[in-house]
Amino acid sequence: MGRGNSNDSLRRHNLSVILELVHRNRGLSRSQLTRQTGLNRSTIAALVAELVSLGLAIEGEPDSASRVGRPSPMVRPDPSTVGIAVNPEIDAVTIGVVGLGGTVVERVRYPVDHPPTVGEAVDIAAAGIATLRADLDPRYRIRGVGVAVPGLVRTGDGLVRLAPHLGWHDEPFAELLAAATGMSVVVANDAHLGSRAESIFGAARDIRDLIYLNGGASGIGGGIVSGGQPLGGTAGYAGELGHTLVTSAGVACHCGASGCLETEVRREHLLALVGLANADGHELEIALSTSTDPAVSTEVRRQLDFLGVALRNAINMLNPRLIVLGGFLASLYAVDPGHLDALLASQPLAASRESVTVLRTRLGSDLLLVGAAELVFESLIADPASAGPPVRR
Amino acid sequence: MGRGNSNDSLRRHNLSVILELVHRNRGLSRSQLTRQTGLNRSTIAALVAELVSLGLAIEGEPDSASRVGRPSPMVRPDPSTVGIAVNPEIDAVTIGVVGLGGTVVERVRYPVDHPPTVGEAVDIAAAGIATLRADLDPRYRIRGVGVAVPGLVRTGDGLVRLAPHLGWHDEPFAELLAAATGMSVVVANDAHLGSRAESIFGAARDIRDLIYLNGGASGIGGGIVSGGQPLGGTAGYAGELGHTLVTSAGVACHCGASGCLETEVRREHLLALVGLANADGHELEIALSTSTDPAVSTEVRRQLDFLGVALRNAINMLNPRLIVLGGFLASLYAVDPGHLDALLASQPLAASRESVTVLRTRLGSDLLLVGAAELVFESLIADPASAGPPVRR
DNA sequence: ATGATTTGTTGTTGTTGAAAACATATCAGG
DNA sequence: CCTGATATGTTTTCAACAACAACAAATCAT
Repeated sequence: MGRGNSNDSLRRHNLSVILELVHRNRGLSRSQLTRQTGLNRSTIAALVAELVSLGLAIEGEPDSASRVGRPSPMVRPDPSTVGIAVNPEIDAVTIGVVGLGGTVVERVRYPVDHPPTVGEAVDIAAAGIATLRADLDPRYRIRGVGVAVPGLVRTGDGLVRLAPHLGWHDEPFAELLAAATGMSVVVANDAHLGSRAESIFGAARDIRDLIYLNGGASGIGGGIVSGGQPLGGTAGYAGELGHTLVTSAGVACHCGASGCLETEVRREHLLALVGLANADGHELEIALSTSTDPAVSTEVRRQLDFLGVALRNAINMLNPRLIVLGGFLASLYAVDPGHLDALLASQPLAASRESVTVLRTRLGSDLLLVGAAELVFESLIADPASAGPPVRR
Repeated sequence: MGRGNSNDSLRRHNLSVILELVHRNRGLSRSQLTRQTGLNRSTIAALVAELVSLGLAIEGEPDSASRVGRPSPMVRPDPSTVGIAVNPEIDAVTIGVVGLGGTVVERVRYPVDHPPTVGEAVDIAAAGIATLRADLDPRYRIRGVGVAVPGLVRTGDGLVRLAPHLGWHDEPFAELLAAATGMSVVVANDAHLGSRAESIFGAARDIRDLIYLNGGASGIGGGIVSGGQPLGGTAGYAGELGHTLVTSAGVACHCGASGCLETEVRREHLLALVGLANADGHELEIALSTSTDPAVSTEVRRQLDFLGVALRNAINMLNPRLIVLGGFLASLYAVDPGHLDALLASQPLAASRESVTVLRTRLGSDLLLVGAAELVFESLIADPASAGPPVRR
């Protein structure tokens, strides 16, 4: 907002607030809505009716928990309203159908034997979406496509500035996929979307200031939520904590600097030490925690030390309430939580560190699909009334 | 906001938007207000009339710049609406009277021969404020007191958690000064307020994402504005860029870590090299830029290198549009701008660095008073109608 | 069964900003 | 200096929205 408001946009704002509450809580009773919004019962009734007629909400049976007074019907996200989530990665393109409220309805993974080029990724995504639309119950209404890309994405137009591990440079992914599917496409950085998903549905629910840090096969990505708002920066590139200096005696990084968090804290090093060539996150974590090799624990602590430095900087800079760790960073932490806790209890400024908690992600493998779909729902929530007409099928 | 809105709070919001525009621009014509808010002419007329009756705005002669059509009267901040700004420092307590629109009306500096204790600072401030109120034209209406403290301040209650160079620990400054003056008192970190002042009236006007970094006699403080909003974090401690790791081979810092920006980039080192014991910022800058001693330029570059590392981290994390440097950091930059520019053109991620500009502060010695007064005006702007009754005298 | 309590429903009302019509003040051009 | 064009202030009217009040409905407690 920020600008002046006509009388009519007041209703749109109120509609938006209600839809957001319903979305984030996956359903609230009408009486809860009156309490949380401060709006009048009759107003809530009218607004909910409008959401229902827009196909965005449904009213159902009152909550079974019996309380005094007339039971209040539950208002839930309309399950037929869905977004399509796409996540191109090094080894596969994953496509999902996600309902309002963040429930993953469908999920298909298309493996590839080499990192896909942009053209290949768009083709796979477009074909996968076409298949999904053909197979999907026609009652589902698709409201758009959200894409999580492991790289820097310009917010305005969805241009992928750099996806180092896919080898993409300045690729207009949003434009290409929109042309191929005929649907509106929004693209963002994967870690950024991970942080949003965790902040809405995961470990960071109701937390307004958090730092999310994910360790993937190829590097470390981050996302920041500050004051309840995702922090994007001027162009949307914010959150790159992987390129924080953690040691002056570090390895050169592809970014041009050296001693970055990403060059020192690496999944590969851990895999090599426990003698696994190609393990998933769970296997790696088991191997790390059951290993008796002192070299393993030394390396774990070495990497945690560097992670601690990066987090120290970030905590001093952002004063978050919560740190959410994903991928192998969560495993690192799980193997020796005390080590990182001790670092964070001593290194950052005393005032800032006392309110910080560290958790691991809670959304598991749905994380990026939920986050990508959020891109679709975001515009829906911002203006429920005049969001473009739903695509049937 | 964030919650539902009654019909009446719509008007309050519109009032707030208009007052903020008038404040930030120090006056706009009514026709400009209609364009910038999108509100109807008749609505603007009514809202401006209400602001005038609240003593927050005045209507004056149309802008002399002659254009076709009926001239539109200028709406300016009511000069009689003022806030009191207080800034306790190591060597003085400064008190100012600042008008809406950020104009410094009065300014008194009370030097002290030792860093003041909290009690002393409160006493000096209260006495100074009493004197000001006695001498001030009774038409001025004081709307509250804002304080800029060189330390970590908890936003909720104005508790000064730590002001290392004043030697304060967990001091309830806001509470004490409120009791001593009978006025509402809001306290915040000085660099945080510097960033807000520069972002509203200074070098960063109309910039929505910026990092402000100030080098003072005692250390380095920072403030962040992201998405147009000041970034405070959970408790308000955000922005401490002075404790970013810039070298693994660094000196121990009072914060518990070592190799912090603040331990490596020091005003004292520069003063010692140019042979000045106690120089103000201007003298230091002259000395640095006229010195022919190679040791001076070596040290300048060494410090700029470290500053570059901290800014690299911050740019990767926050993707700002602008870096604003104040204090001796501005001097460092002015002496050898090319050195820092080159670092910032190579170290951060390519996408993030291409949109960054570096500037020095523009508000000079009024910076902190304007920023502190902003704390007072903030609540006034948030709800112009029901902001507490003005204190006369 | 009866009262207390909470909430949905319906019809009415006050407030708000928009819209339209008119008045006013400038500029441009002869 | 007069006239038309243009932009804006002013006034009146109007539609929309949320609040409110009164009533109905559905549960719990006793």
